[in-house]
Amino acid sequence: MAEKRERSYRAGPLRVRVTTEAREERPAKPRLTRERIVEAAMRLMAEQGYDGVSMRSLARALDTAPASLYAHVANREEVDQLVVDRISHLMPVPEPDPDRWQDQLKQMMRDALALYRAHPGSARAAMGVIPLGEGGVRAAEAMVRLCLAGGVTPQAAAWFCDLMALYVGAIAYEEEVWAQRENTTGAGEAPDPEALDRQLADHFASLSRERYPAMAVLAAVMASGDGEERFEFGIYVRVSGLAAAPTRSRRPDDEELLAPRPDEVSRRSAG
Amino acid sequence: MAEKRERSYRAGPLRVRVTTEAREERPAKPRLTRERIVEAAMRLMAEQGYDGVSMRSLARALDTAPASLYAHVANREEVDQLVVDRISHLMPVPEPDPDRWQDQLKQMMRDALALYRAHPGSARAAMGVIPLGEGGVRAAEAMVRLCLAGGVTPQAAAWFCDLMALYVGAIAYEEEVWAQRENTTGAGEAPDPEALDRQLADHFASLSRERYPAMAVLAAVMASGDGEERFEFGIYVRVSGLAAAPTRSRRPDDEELLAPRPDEVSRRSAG
DNA sequence: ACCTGAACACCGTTCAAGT
DNA sequence: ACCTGAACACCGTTCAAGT
Repeated sequence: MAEKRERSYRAGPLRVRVTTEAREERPAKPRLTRERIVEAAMRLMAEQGYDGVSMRSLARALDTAPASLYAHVANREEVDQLVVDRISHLMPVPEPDPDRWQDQLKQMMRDALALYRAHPGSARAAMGVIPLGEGGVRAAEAMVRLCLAGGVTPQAAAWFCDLMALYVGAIAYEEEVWAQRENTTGAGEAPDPEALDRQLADHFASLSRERYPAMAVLAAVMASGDGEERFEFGIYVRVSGLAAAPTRSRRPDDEELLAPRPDEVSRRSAG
Repeated sequence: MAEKRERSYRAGPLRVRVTTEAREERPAKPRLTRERIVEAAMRLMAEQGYDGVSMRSLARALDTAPASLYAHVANREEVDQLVVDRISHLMPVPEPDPDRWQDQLKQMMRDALALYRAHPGSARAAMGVIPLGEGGVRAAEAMVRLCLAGGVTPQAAAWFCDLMALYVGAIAYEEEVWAQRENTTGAGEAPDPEALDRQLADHFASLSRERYPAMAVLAAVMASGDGEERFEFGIYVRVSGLAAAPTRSRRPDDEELLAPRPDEVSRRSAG
């Protein structure tokens, strides 16, 4: 409970010397809203990571009781949902250019990973949440249209969209787990970020060369090459594989149904 | 605390009528070992899913106190690690056949998914655990050798191995989350497993056709096609993409270093 | 050497009661 | 209508004390 000043503050046409101090301890605390809850969740997550967000820490940050949150959100899962939806609004979507559809697909993947990285904890929140918010839908729409522009089957386009979201999410999640493990290492001990790498390298080096000849190669290779190259390889393999997949039939009605051009869209909406 | 019989049981050359009852309430309960802990964890996970396993439930199942477990395992994470290592031993590894390397890679992915499915909860346990146990290493060795047999760059082979593990793990994890959500639905209510599907379909149907023309396609497509086809598409795209990647140079020394044949291996180990 | 009870510092969620 | 205190049923982990 915050301590109250003697002269209570009142809104209205009351002449009050508004000092900075009076501002700080505004007695009428703002009403709880979904908006304020998701804002607090994002702030907490940015400061303390995914595990820093709980119904209780959220209530604390909002200076209320945990039970109060349940008047505005169904449960913990919905908080994650709201956070993910809000972040997904920041996802840039390209104007499809049929000549560059593969490059544009790749760029979307890079943008998605950058978005996860800019919001630490978001990958973990996104895991197990179906992004049905407007941001997610806009991104999915763009990806599918890029695929269709490249002559990809609608079925393949849908699956590819799903598969890419899974990949970027998994990479981002893995990065978060690693980053967290490094930070969790005893503060006074060895906060050395390469400790894990060395441990891994040692393990590979210790393997029997006779039984696992290829593992020596893996060890050497994993020492070189950073996350960026690995990610680029991942999207390269997928986009190449998609491009190699059987293309869809190009019957006119498919054309209209599956990849309407802007004029067709406006015609349809007008009719 | 279990109730004790009057005549206390003693090991040694004491004549005791060993009835089935006496067997049942053996007073000397078996010593705690890592082995017994991982067995109990797997049993609990099979019966109640991943969330059914906790240090406390594990202790309960082993008829001991939570603190006792810490004499044998470092923490909760190590329990997951041990479970994953044990399961990975069941992963079948093929004898590489250079003519069928792509098919063999695909089959390994199918086997891995089948293994996750056979052990519900294992995908979640594997998430955030680097499978350095013998089973994991054996599988990785086999995958890398398949890639090398196909003329793939060592770098690409290593990355591909990683990428595939990520994919199968993510798919299996997603399946677990879905399965769990279905089971969690109020028992008395609608345990209907298609409820989520319908909800999703409704959502897609509700989207503005003008703004998201491609989403209608996605909705139609997602209604058809089961998880198996989707998974097959995923491995098809990846293996095709890998096959399309630049192949490694075939200088003799590379040949020996990177893909030693059995006779070379034994020669090296002897020297 | 191994195990235990009790405690510490947390969770998500519910519900009767307050204003 | 909105918020709260208190409770319920859990977590992982530590540590002094017991045998």
